[in-house]
Amino acid sequence: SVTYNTLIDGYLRLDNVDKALDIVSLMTQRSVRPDVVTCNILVDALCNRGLLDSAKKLLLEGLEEHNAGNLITSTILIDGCIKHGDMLQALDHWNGISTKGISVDQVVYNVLIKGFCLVSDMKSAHSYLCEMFKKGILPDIVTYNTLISGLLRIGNIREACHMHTKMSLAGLVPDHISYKLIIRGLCLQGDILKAAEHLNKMLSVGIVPEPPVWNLLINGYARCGDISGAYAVKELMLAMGALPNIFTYNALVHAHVKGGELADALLLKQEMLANGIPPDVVTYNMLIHGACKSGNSQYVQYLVRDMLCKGYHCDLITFTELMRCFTLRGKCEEADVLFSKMQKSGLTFDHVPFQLIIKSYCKKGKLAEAYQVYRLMHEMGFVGR
RNA sequence: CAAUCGUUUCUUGUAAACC
Repeated sequence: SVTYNTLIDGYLRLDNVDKALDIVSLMTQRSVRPDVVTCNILVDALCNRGLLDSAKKLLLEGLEEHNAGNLITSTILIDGCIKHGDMLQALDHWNGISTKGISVDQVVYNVLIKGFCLVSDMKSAHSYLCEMFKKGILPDIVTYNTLISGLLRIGNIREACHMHTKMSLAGLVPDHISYKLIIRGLCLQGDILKAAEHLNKMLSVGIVPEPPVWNLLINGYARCGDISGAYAVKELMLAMGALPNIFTYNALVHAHVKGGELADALLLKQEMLANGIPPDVVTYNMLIHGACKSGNSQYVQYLVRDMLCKGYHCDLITFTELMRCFTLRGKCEEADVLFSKMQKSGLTFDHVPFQLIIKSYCKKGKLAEAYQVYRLMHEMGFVGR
């Protein structure tokens, strides 16, 4: 049955459901009894496809055939509930296990802790961690990474860094995920110095960063307007054999737009074309931002035309940027025209355009118009103050 | 005796306001 299970799991991972089911029937034809593992594989596949109810049904049938589930079955179900956004039901299953006195492992705990993290209940997450220790179940890297991710999600970088060191103290070696999480948190926070420290630590223990990590760091420097810092990371990245992609280039463009000259950003645009990585909407949005910042509205127009020529479409941010160009120069009416255009375009909306228009009307003393937009914002379901 | 099943990464980028 091990062979059959391996095949079934393999096909399901490739999303080849028919083939997988073929193997199941082949199994029964040759009177090989599907076992718990078979059951787990199927239940997991159903949960991953959002078919929680079918999974439970399958389990009930399985139980009738004396296939009692094991801890892994329960873990899969609990995780399925969590993915479904139903933490209460997940806890129901968990209580079922605990009351039966089944011995548990760190993986179920990891799943539960993840569940609490996803609903930002870090207090419960932490008390489950304590419970692990009490039961003599040692947390592993996944436990710590889950907690770090949860803490970062609620913006608690301090505690996340704490966890990171705590993990080392517990004798666990932070892996590439631990580093990626912490570097991401620090970069988004604007603490590029600490992020760079972690990069060095990561390199010193021989972990090779994935391209996204390099790009995170370059963007970290870009946010601070530190162009040379950004380029230093890019050079290091190249030296370590990673190739720049569109994200890398955009991060560098970001750095120039934020802390340097538009001209340099435009040079980069040429370099992108030469290297076969054409600028995308995000690149154009940033360039538009730069042109607008330097007061070059002619060039803003040119960029928009250039972008449309290349077959790209304006997205929400393009429109917002263009509106911002108008409002910065006090042209409320033009901004408002663009605003209506945007509404007709069927793009998904955001609160930012409303804020721009309202602020711009207010500055001009046109309170009636501002109020009208404010009301519209409410009608469309954007809560404002 | 061993081998098959479960958990961590919004995988990386651009705009607003507050200040």
